[in-house]
Amino acid sequence: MKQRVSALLRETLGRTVVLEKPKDRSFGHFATPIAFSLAKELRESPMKIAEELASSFDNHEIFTSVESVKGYLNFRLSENFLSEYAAWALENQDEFASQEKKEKILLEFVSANPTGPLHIGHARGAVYGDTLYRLAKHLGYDITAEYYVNDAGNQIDLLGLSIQLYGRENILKENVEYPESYYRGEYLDGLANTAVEKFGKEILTDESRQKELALWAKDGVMQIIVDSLADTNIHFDTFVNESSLYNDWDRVMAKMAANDKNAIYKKDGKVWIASEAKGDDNDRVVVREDGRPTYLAGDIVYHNQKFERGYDHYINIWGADHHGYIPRVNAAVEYLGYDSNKLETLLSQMVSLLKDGEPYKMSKRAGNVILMSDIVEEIGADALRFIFASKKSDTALEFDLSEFKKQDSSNPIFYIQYAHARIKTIISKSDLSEKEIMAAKLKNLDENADSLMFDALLLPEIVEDAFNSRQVQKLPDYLKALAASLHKFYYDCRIIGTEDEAKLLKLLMVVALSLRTGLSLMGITAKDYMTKEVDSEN
RNA sequence: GCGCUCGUAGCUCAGCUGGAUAGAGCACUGGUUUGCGGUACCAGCGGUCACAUGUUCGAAUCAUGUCGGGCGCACCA
Repeated sequence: MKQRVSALLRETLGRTVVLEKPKDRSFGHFATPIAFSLAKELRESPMKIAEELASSFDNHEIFTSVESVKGYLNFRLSENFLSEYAAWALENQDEFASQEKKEKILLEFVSANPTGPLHIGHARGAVYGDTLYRLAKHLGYDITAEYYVNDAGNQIDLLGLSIQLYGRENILKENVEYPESYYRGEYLDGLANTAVEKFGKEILTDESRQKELALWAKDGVMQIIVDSLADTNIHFDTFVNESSLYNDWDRVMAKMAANDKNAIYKKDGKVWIASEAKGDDNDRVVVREDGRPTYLAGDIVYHNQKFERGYDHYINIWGADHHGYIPRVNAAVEYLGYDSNKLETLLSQMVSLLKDGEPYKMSKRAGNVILMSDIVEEIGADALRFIFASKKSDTALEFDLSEFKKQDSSNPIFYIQYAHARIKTIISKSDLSEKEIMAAKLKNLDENADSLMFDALLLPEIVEDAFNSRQVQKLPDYLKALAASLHKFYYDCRIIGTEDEAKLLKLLMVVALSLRTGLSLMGITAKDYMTKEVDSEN
């Protein structure tokens, strides 16, 4: 819709203009301040220019009026245009707001270490990534959701040690002295017990079998992670194991050296990458003195593999605490001979918690983490998804745990679901058949109805904008606003039993379509009726 | 110290490719249809958009600086 208008303006005015939505609908559907910027070039007053421009739109069918007000150019779309678009949307529900972009995108997100369950901080990146994924799919992109499994290195050894410690204390009832770093948490219980069943009790005490234990256990942990993601309606297409990459290391190193003989060098018995020359603060070690590769080495091989697989664009979603890591990986990508502009790294900021007004420190190793699965159990996946998707992902978010447990109207997801349910209910109450409703013409609508229809038809722009700007919160913001328009309309305007019943119901069907489509892009299923909330348990 | 990032209503957050009177939810106060789900609607209260300077016809938005918060500055992942 906006594209249509935008294209038309470009044609008529011979230049690209900024199109915006006026704050006040009485100004029209779209507006542009173009006359202000032209004023300087033409040495004319903005108002005069706007008036002249307005008159050049006299004969366009898609506008009923084009007016100049105080230098702004305000456009009002014709009822014909809007109603035809609405009718098309209802008949082609699956295509509504969708597009046919062909680009291939690789989206890597979550990628939490397989050493413990996902906590609330991971949930934010997970929701953000999955929402982007759904938006991209809907826009027609060929997008792959990938999880990078860090199943190598110290942390895996630590996992083995942690299970042994847990088992010795809780199964063998030994007194255990805990070292400084190890993992804790309920999930170890299941792992330790299963390990004993599978390998016998010796697995807990034999230090030489720590690694074996860990390599077995990480698959169990991954299963826990994948399950909790699935409970939140998040799915991955591919998983790549860090451990599978290292045998490719020599070839990748040679590849970098072939592109730039200074890329890789040896110093102090270690192997370095000359990342400083590509914008990093320092050069970085990639192979330690004892021959073990660093984490960066794994990421270099991984990114090489990504680029060799051949996508048009790569998106990584990382926790904000990794932001210093971006220049290194970009440097490596360039040494590998690829365009680092194709690699876009988005940061998902920290979630800081308050508990009863006091900061609540989570530490994976202290075992006092708030798990994603706990929150899903408390408030449901829909509410979790909505809350996280509603916040701009690149700003730190703070919330009180007790607030988070609330399950009332302060949670906007209920507000939107209720709007959808209201529409479904009223349609089922009506004596009119769906056929009769669909046959109605969306003509001669009053100001409120016209405005509601316009709002509902904005979804396509929102979807595209939310994805292109990577600002997924634009979608929930829009849905909240649309739900508010619906509730207001519902309150103001009687529908059943009026002579406009068919046409108004058809209008509501358009609104429901937008709500449903928008929610599904957030991984939430629209409800046809609301069950009464039972609040007594809190 | 250096880098990144944020600072908007009592609270949680939108708005930031510069444009019309700075928005929403929560909280608080008051009100609402013999009409379809009151899980709704309306009104009120509440702001020096951290501060300063600059660019501009126009700045919450851009630039520079100051102050304050978060994160990072590993041969850990």
